[in-house]
Amino acid sequence: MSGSASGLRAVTSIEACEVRVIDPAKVAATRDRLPSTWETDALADWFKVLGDATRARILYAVLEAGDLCVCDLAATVDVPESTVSHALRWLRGAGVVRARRAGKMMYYSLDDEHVRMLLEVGREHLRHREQIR
Amino acid sequence: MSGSASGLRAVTSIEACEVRVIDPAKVAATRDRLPSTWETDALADWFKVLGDATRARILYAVLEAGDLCVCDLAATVDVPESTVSHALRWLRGAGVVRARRAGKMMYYSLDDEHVRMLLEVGREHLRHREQIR
DNA sequence: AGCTCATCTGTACAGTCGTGCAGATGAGTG
DNA sequence: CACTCATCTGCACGACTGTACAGATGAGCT
Repeated sequence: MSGSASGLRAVTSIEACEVRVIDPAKVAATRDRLPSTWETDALADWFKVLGDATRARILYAVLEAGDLCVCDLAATVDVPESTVSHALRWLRGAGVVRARRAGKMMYYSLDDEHVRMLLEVGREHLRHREQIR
Repeated sequence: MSGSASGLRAVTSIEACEVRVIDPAKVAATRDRLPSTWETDALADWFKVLGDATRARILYAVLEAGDLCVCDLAATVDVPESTVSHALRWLRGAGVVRARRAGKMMYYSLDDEHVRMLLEVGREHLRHREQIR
């Protein structure tokens, strides 16, 4: 499926910017199947949610506990409550956690099944890495 | 499984730092099941790989094409080759892509099945989000 | 050897991100 | 109403990150 890999170089026909290309057909085919720019931007922002140790710990905590208020969350992940609150704002904005009010307390839980998958794949990845060493 | 949710507050027995806790039993249980600090750090770093639009585009490109040299990659994701090269160093360091030399060119391909899963879950997530709107 | 070309790297700059403090909000309770 | 307490937020600082330019590296070719 890779097509002609001859030594000739070309220039992208689309777009004004001149970029050298080895296999124009493959590039064109891949560009077609590639998510759009705004889609990859959205995906990167979504993945970024997990790309911080504090947020990751918080997510694993709510994954395990199911339900946790802010101060218990702070005690669990061992971080000041203010930091937890900031992180939760991020997570809420990204639609990853759901907040439930109970009296004075706010209980947070996971609200994204795909993120749950990501967390589990991550854990599996870690186990896999440890086995190799 | 959540146990007593009475209004009393306590202080973490472990660690010197004083943190208010509502449900000490739940906190202790969750802490036990939580990945260690260095594990969550490693996981966050791993997820961070996907948390950048350029890297995400590169990964989706090699996922689709299977195999791509740097200049074709640059043309596919539409960024300067230097930027691609920098991003690839990241990805190589994280063990996410594999480099294969072919003459003057370097061909990059995905080298982490779990990352492949993440990319696919991401795509599915996007479709799911679009359905809702 | 010298030349070309694909890729890599050092450096510097701009922008973003995470964090903690101090104060604001808002729900319960008397 | 006033008071307490859990949580949220504005602000500012320090650290990190992505990017582009220019130059270095190294493989192939004559």
